[in-house]
Formats: sequence, structure tokens, C-alpha cells
Amino acid sequence: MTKKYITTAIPYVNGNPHVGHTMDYLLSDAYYRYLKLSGEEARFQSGTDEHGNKIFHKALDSKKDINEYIDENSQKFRDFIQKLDVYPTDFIRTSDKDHERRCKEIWKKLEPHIYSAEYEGWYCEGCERFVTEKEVEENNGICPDHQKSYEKLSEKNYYLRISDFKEKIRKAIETGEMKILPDFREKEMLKLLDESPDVSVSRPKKNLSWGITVPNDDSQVMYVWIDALSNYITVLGYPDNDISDFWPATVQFVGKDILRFHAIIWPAMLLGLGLPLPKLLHSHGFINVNGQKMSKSIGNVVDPIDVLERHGVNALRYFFLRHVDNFVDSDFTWEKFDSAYNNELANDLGNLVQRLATLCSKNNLSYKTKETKFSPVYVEAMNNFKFNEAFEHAWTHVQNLNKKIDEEKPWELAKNGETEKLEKALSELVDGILHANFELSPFLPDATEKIKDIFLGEKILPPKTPLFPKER
RNA sequence: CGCGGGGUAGAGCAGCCUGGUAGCUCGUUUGGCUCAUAACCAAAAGGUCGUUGGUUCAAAUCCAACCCCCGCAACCA
Repeated sequence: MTKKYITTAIPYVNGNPHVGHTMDYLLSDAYYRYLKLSGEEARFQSGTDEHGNKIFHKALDSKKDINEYIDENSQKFRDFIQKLDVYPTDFIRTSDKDHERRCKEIWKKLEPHIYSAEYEGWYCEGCERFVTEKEVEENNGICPDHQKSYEKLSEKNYYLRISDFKEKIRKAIETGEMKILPDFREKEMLKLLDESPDVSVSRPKKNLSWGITVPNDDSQVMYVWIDALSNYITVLGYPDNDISDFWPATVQFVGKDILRFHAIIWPAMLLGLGLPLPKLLHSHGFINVNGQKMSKSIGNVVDPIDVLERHGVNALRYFFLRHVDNFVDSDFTWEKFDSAYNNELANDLGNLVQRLATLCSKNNLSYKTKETKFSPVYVEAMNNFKFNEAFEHAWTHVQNLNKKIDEEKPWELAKNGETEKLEKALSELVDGILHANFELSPFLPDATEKIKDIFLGEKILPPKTPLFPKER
């Protein structure tokens, strides 16, 4: 049996957790839990990206020591992950000393593919950064924040020669050695690969001080790519340890916005290091609100903490894993969220647990544990990353059980004293709910644990308060 | 001709790859039940599948053209 390795993109910690991050965490966590329940050995990485000018300036603005600032922000994300019931086996911070040291080793190994060149562009002294041609055009050559003219400036950068690897990357994608899901993104990446220029991987220290110094050149600091992308292997101990047990990654979950870096720059780095490419890059879509892109200027940003507090973690996981597509953009509205909670979680599952537990308790059913496993349809869906389908399959069990109770009418059996029939019917129903519960457990770890306790306890008793209290 | 996604019942979506009586969830209406969180179960109403043309015995499904939404094209997840 080969070991599995699941990764999440590491968020840049210059702000609070976003709904977008939530998708990353939930998809990878559900898949990780599924693998574990299937008996696989697996590692599951997460972490935080902590270098760069934006963070450096944010820390200055908030009059905090940079280390204090990143500690606080990294912790915010760790707390958030925990609230989502997501438990990675490994958590990396790009400010970790081990990571920094390993990064330098990686840089050195990549040196045959790195060259230095002058970068020329428009620069704003106030912002301390280069801006794009388009931005210069839009602002008529004057920085709106500083009311100063952009100046043409050139600086030394190191570049990673992507062209050394293009053909190999293309082949890896085409042969399926490195698969990209969904398919249309794969096509997009193949196209992008053609046009990809070499990528700048460093900045002069005077322009970027908060980062990892380039080996053998104290005047340069690594730009985000090598620093952040390498986390996926430094967390496993590369290059100090042999990582072949877990690398290549089974699946790397990323947002559609950063897929290109994972499909082009990252494979180039890996090939430069002589490492195999990840088996699968899974790109997820964005979450819109009322059909509109979430944006600060529109003011429609949904804070995942608010979602969490509305009906609890189960409701959040339920909605994002069942009703949000894992490949294309989806829509979030509070109405949909409330409706999913009340009509589905509470009415279907919560109520089923309540009525069945009450029936068992009233009739003193003693239940013997029976082994359960994932159904083939479910396995098929999960293996193809169709989480919605797997979830829905599990949910049809729930709906069928509600039907079955109505058909069997246990209350009539009890009234007529048909004890044998009654016990058979009830234990079949409990079998059913435990099976459904098992298939739901990668998605709803908290709720399914509670349900297990109810039906596998000494005596079956309905929960004192409903599992999902209705809220209108 | 920049790239991509989508247009299917009141709403949200599946089906399209591998043509053959149009399906799911919510909502609405009616009936049933009482174990249960005013929950559950059954039935009904509701669609010329964006437009036009083509291929075919047969098209939501394949082909062509067009119209309309929406993303991406910039380290704003």
C-alpha cells in the first residue's frame, strides 16, 4: 500500500481567514478523512505563508514587531482551522527556521537553472514596488496613493529558467503523470505553459527585506515562489530526509487563482530538484455572494466566522461540502445556507436521529454493532473527487430511512405486541443509520461522532436537545 | 477573432462526453400519518431544455452560426 499525502495552499497571513480558504481546508480534510477511514496511511499538510513586503508593512502600520505580528496572524489561522474540525498532521510556517534553511538548500540545488538579469519597469517610491504597464496607464503615470510620478527603474533579479522544463511539464500533463482537475483547467494550463516566461525569483534586499536571503548573495532576498511553494516538501523534511514515502503528493488542493503557479512554476522547481511531480492538482472555484463576486468595495464579503457562528460547524461543513461545487464557482447566500440547515440537516438527518432514537428507547432495543463500509457508488465518487455526489449518495440513505420508518410503522407493531417484527425492523433501521452515518463522517465529523454515541451506547436514548435545533 | 464557464419548471441545479418517453432539491396545492425538531410519508400542478439552421428514423444531448449573462486576463481566496 502506498502512503498518501494531501496538501492545502498556505494562506498569506496579512489578514483574516476568508471563505476561500475554507474551501481549501474542507476539501482536503474531507478527502484526508475518507482515506484514513479507508485504511490508508496519510499525511495532511497545512500552514501559513509569512514573508514579503505586504506583511512587513502591515506590521509596521500596526506598530508591532514583525515576529509578534506573524505569530498572531498565523495563530489566527490555526484557531480557525480547528474551529472547522480540520486537523492537519503537519503545519508549516514559512518563517520556521527549518523551512528557511531547507529553502536555501533547495535554491542551491536549483542554481543550474537560475540566472541573474536586470528587471526594468515602472516603480513608485512611496509604495516601494514596481507597478504594471496597465496600472501606470490607468493612473496617467502618477501614483494615486502618493501623488508622485512613477519612475523607470531597473534592478537586479534572479530568474528561474522555466524554459528548461516546459516540454517535460507538458508531457507530464498530457500523459496524466500530473493530472489537473477539472479538465478545462488542464487545457487552460497547457495553453498558459506555452506563453510562460522565465520567472523572477528574487528581489534586491533594499526593496524586499522580509524574507529568506539568497545563498551566496546577501544583497538579494527570495521572492515568494521558491519560499512558499517549497513548503510542500520542506514540511516533509526535504532535503534532510528521504521523502519518497509521501512524495509525490497524492493530491494538492489549490484555488483557481493560484493554479497556474502550481501547474508551472512548482513543477519546474520539482524537476530542477529531480523530484517527481504531484499526481494531481485539484483546483477549486470561488464563492460568490448573491451571484456577485465577493469584494470589499461592494461590501458583500462573507466572513467564515459569521457562517460558523450562525448554526455551528456541522452546518458550515454541510453547506460547503454538499452544495458548493468543488470545481466551478458557486453561490452563497444566507437564505440558501439557512434553508440547507433547516430543511436538510434539521428535518432530514436531525429529525431522523430523534425519531429513531425515541422509537428504540421506548421499545428498549438492544443493538449489536455490525460492521459497515463505504458503498461502491460512494467510493467511485470520492475517488473521482466528486464530493457532492458522494455526499448526496449518503444523504439518500437518510431520506430512505425516513421513508422506511413510515412504511414499517414500528409504533403499530409495538401496539399490536409484535415484538419480534418490531425488533427486526428497528435494528435494520439502526443498521441503516449507522451506515449512512459512516459515509457522512468525512464530511460531518462532529455530528456523526455524536450520532454514533447515541446508537452505540449502552442504551439508546434520544439526545436531550435536538442535534440541529431549528432556527428561523 | 485573447481564454474559459454558463443559459433546462417560480428558484437553485443534474442530465449533454457514450443521441431514443425531461430528472433532483426547495417552494406551491391536496391527501396520509403521529415515532419525531409544526418534523415525516404519498400524490399533483408546473418546462416549445437561449435563438436559428443542419445531421439523423430520432437531438436538451452531435455540428454550424448567432444572442445573452458571468469569471479570468493584475500576489485583492
